[in-house]
Amino acid sequence: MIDNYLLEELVTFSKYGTLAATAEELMVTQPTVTRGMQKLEDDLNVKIFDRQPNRISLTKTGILAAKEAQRVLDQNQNFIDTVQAYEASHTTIRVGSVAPGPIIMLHSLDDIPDNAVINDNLLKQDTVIEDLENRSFAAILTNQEIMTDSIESRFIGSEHLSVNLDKFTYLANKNSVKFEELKGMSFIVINDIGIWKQIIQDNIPDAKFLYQEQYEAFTEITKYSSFPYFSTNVSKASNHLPTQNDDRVKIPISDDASTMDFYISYLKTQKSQVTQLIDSMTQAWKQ
Amino acid sequence: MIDNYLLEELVTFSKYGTLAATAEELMVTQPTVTRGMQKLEDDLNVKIFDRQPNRISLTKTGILAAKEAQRVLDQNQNFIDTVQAYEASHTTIRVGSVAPGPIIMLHSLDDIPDNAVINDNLLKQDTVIEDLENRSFAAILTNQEIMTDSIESRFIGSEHLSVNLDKFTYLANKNSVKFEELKGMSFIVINDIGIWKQIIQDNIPDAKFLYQEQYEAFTEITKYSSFPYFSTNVSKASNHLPTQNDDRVKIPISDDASTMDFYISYLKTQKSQVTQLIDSMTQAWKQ
DNA sequence: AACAATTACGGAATCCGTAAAAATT
DNA sequence: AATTTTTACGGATTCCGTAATTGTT
Repeated sequence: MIDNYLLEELVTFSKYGTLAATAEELMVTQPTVTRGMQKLEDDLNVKIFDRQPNRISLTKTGILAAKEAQRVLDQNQNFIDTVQAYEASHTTIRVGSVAPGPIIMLHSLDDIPDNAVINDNLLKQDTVIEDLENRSFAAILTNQEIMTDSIESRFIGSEHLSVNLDKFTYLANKNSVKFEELKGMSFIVINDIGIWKQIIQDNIPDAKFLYQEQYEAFTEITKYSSFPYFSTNVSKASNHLPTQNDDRVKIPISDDASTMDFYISYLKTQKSQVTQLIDSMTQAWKQ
Repeated sequence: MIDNYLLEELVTFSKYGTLAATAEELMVTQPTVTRGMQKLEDDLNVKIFDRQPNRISLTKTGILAAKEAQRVLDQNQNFIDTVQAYEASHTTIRVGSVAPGPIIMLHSLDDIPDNAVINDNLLKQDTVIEDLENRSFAAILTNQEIMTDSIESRFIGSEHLSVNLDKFTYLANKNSVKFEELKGMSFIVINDIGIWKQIIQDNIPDAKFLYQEQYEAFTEITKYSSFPYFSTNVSKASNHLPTQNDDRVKIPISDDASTMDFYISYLKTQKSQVTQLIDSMTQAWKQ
């Protein structure tokens, strides 16, 4: 058996032509590569290099060897990929979120990895790290990057908050509004909106929020009243919100606080189990 | 990249079922295999074993991994074989001999490796080791095994000496003769018969040997005289000896000295270059 | 009690980097 | 002078074996 690091040096050499360039590419020193190629020849017991004092090149056999070495490395990499992919598709992973947006997005995906189990109850922000480390969840959708020794995050997409106003109110003609302009109004709000709850309460002065536990109550009231309600670019995809017979106009809110970036956070050691999920979500969010 | 020794341990484990048996098969200790499989899981970042205090077994993913690991090892071995075979078939190897028999045998082969160059001038016995070590010859056919640090030998076959006697002499009716019985006779002998020259001179008392430099002279004289001459099971295959119009009878010589074992000797480091030649010769000598 | 797996620890082998040398362009 | 390869030496990492531990059959 020939060690992989020797094959890697050979393949790299065949691409770059000198031991010096090979060493630089592999981020080792020249003597390391010199010794490696000497050892490779010794292990194979075949002369694969023509050597001159300051020039070295592959023999015909060496060229063949480099080509074959690439196949061995490919096979090894394929081994890793195959085993990890098999494991990933046969391990159910629990996915949680601190906000409803990403959850709605998840449910709307056509290609959710079939091993993903989505938890619809929103998680509290301050237990995220704990939930990941004790493996309660394999991945959690968060509104902050988490970068610790064991956890990392990847950006998924942004959610933008809008307010849906009766089309006869004066604000309904604007291209965007500020939280400040909504001062003192009363809003119909779905109770379980996670992170957003705090944001609207903190940013709209003197407002009243008529929280509804049930979606049905929410839709009924919006339909037969003119209370404004909130939606986002993501929630719009949901069928929970009224779309027909709605006399309201959707106006984006322009404050910074109305835009929220979402990340998927997971244990570094579990990365291979969640890559498929990451890919699906980043892809879907773009649309 | 996953190190090959880990893959080898995995494949062996999947065959033998316990770490203990795996360790024994691979001629290492149990802790080595334990650590190896821990490292493999760690490198792959996939759980491939179910562990109990006293028992360990492969998960479904582990079974797949073992199967795939075998392919990686096969590919690696194939790499070695391919490179060595290519080198062997593109490197001319010089083949020498200390006796004519094996040379005649070599020339009669239909499938001499086409990279073999046969030297028809016989070599002296006492320079064989030197000739191999300074690479003057890649392989030499010898009548003795050579086993040094750098050289090894493989048995090829035996050559048996016979004497061809005029059918009217009284010895011609025997099934075999001894050297002693040939005492005082005169023989026609090809001059360049290597090792055999010494043997007939040493073993036949008071004999006269009429050495002939040229094959033509030898065949002419045998044809038009009744001098006995020597042949062997190997030389018979040669067209240098008369076969038609020969009034002589071939009688085997029964002394031990009339049987000579031949070996092919080569540098251990060159083994892969001469294996094809070895196979061809041992195969051919059987017939 | 016997067996299988694991952990702890010390030694051995391997691999790597720094420094220096040799030879070419 | 600058570049490339190679050798020599010392240090660091990795890998292994012995001995001891844990837990099961």
